Amino acid sequence: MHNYIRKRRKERHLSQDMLAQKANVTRQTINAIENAKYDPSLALAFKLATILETTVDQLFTKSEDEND
Amino acid sequence: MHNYIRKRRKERHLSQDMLAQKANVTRQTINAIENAKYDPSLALAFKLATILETTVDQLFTKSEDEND
DNA sequence: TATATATGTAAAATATCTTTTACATAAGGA
DNA sequence: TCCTTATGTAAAAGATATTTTACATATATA
Repeated sequence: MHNYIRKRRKERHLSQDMLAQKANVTRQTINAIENAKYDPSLALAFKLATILETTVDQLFTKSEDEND
Repeated sequence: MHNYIRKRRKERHLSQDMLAQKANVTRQTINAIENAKYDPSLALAFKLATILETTVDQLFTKSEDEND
């Protein structure tokens, strides 16, 4: 999965820490997701989409090398 | 999270097992998700949405008692 | 009755996500 | 220079998702 979290976060002038607080997770979690260390849980994906005023389908896309 | 997987699966006349095979997971995983034992991973949510010809945002909704 | 298909469930093992604590670097302003 | 803010990263522990194996029930049909 690829995501546009960093892009949308910056458009809203939020730091990773501010976004983390709004989403009720740690800054490390946001950092890991932005840097594609792992994907968020579905619940967190929805929470981030809400905070960033978009949809899960727009915020995430299957990346090129996704084997099905 | 609440989801419409069972509803959409039945509309397409798929058994839990058939859906599981298409999604490359076990039947127990589909069963557990339909019965709200746990949420799927984000990647699986996207896979299921694709198979069921819908979007993640339409297939899942935050349930009433979701505390934020 | 016997067989097949669909579904529910459970325990143990493994994989993945998230937190906590901690340290490091870069950039900006006082 | 010193302090603050933002970001990257890492290891260990805890929480959650998924698989594997197995058994149970219900329904339909030969």
